[in-house]
Amino acid sequence: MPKPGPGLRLIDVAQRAGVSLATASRALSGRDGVSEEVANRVRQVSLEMGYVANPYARTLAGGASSTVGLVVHQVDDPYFSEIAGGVIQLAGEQSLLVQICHSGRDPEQELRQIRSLIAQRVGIIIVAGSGYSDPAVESEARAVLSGYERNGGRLAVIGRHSLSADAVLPDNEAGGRALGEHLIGLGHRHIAVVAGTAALTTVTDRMTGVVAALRAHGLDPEAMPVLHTDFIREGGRVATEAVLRDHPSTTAIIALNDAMAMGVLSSLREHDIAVPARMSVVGFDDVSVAADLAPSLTTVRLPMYEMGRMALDLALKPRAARPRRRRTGHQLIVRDSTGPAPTPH
Amino acid sequence: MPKPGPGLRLIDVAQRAGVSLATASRALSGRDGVSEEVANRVRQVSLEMGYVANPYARTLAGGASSTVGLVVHQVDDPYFSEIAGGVIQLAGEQSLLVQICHSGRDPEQELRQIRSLIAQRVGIIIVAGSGYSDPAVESEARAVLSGYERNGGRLAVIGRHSLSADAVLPDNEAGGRALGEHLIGLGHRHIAVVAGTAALTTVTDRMTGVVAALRAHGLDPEAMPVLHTDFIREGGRVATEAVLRDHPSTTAIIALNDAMAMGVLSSLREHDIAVPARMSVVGFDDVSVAADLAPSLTTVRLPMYEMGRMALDLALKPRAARPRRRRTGHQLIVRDSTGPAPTPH
DNA sequence: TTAGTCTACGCAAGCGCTTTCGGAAGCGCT
DNA sequence: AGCGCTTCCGAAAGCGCTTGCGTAGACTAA
Repeated sequence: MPKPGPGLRLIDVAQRAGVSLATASRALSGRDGVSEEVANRVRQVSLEMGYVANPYARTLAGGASSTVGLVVHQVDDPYFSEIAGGVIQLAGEQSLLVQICHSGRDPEQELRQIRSLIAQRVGIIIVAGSGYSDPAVESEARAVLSGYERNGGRLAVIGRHSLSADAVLPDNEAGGRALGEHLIGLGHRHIAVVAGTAALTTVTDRMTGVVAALRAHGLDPEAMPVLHTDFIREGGRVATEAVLRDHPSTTAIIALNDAMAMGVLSSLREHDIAVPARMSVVGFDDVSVAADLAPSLTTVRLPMYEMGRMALDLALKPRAARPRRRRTGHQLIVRDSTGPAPTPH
Repeated sequence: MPKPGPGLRLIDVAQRAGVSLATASRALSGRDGVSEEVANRVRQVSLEMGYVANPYARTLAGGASSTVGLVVHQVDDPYFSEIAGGVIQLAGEQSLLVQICHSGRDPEQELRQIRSLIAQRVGIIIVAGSGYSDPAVESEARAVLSGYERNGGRLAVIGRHSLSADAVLPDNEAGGRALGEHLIGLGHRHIAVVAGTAALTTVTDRMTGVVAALRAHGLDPEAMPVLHTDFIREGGRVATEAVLRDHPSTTAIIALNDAMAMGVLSSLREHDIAVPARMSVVGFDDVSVAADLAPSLTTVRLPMYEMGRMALDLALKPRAARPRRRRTGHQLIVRDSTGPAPTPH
């Protein structure tokens, strides 16, 4: 393992500016107790010499850790990469560094990563990804994180209301309802839901919305096929096979995220089932490629990039007494993957 | 800025194990000079107490910095998110942390980010993204990075041969040639290239391949329209407009990455130009959605995820005397966006 | 036994910074 | 002048760790 290179030390700057180490430190960190004149001189010299404080020393000496830890399921999933993009962008503007790690959709690994970030003494932690309804792991995570906050750590979560922390929450339920309404409005009566992992709160919330839409229109949610597979593209493919096999009367498929919707489309294409002529398909998230799919995907747009920024912004602001929740808007984007229900001839 | 929470110290572990601080340190870091028995006891106690060394103290005291800095254009670009995924995954396996930052396709900002990573004393830096042929910035970057290496920092670059560092290099030229051959084989004689930013070595390399293919078949590269726009989706749209306007005889468009190809497809769709019946389109990279586009995209596959892993792996291995270069394979993936050239009736 | 190795461990000196504390000026007031 | 007060700055004590050095003890060799 390489060592970090040597570098200019504060004492070098101090000597060059003709002041003591302590004064230089105060001048650069903006503490008062230094005359304007001296402070300016020190800042000037430091700039000229290209001095940058050693963050290890600074943090060790009780200073601030300026790195933010970001936990995502997987950064090469467009949903998370857009969130990460937002976080990194805002962090860059604030001269913060972002440490990113994968939870790999595994609650235990997520907990492990969080623990590791805490051990690394990062000052801010952002957890993205829905909560797991695994009570044991979830309550352990809650304990670890609240301990972290008690010690002065800052925390924000994205899309997870199961933690009592500052949170950015997309309105999954309303989004699910909008999708349901849209399809029902097009005359669909046999709707299947490709739901993904049952244990994710994101999934259950979106489901709740879909169910509410059915109820509101006098349809029986109990009769609706709900397929629980992986919350990724492949899960959509597997679920589609099941739908075609076991529920042939289905005329519309709701995938609870775009990744699965892509799997659904790909599977339908293989079966030569025309979308939307014979089958309507909707997704959720509106990842950036949704508009370029074949056919372009009707979906609910979530402002992922903005959500990333909001989460970091929330964590940066002084903490409030009670956890703050910022709800994001959502927007039904109708494209070419949905159409009127085919009339049974 | 929050402070990192307090934590278990090594001295706590040492006392509990009945040894000195120094012995505990040696035991945990696997140094010899400690009896097997004592070492095991210390490790045992440390594990029980859940001790994790304070990385700031460790690094400050001359230990290893276990974080790797990753510079990408933008993490919410699929090409880079897949590379990042590979780096993060391997880093996770090795218990390394990844600090990620955006260069935003701007050489100056990239240099700034690299400087910042160096100032942060990260032990490993991975720079992804093609080089800029801006001689001033590039040579400054070279200087900064070689200084970093001289001080013991580890460096690996992805897709950039302009730096004399360990590098993972996709064979852009051969890939470009494969695309050219493919289209020529289909009978296309009027091929336009949507090239993206002219200053990127990635672009010039891929161009070189395309030109070579034309030459090999007796076609005149000089006659081929080459559009230089931004290396992103929008650039593809802009360039397509220009092609349609200024080069109406064009029957095939080579976009030098998939992002631009998506822009091309979207623009053609708006103009109701059938792909591939009236126009063939190819991309480069094979980002994961390429197969789901409308129509699915013929492209050259680069193993981005693997490239990320390789780069970190390279940086982790002891440095060789001369910079090592690992070439990655490439593979032409023929899909539905290419077909025979339309016969002028 | 005595001298000469080793081995296994503890002491203590830093790494570069922040921060507490105390001292030296400079000020206005009596 | 003398007093207290404020303002500005330097000395020095850590933060938690690694590591060079010294030493006690166990061993071998004469």
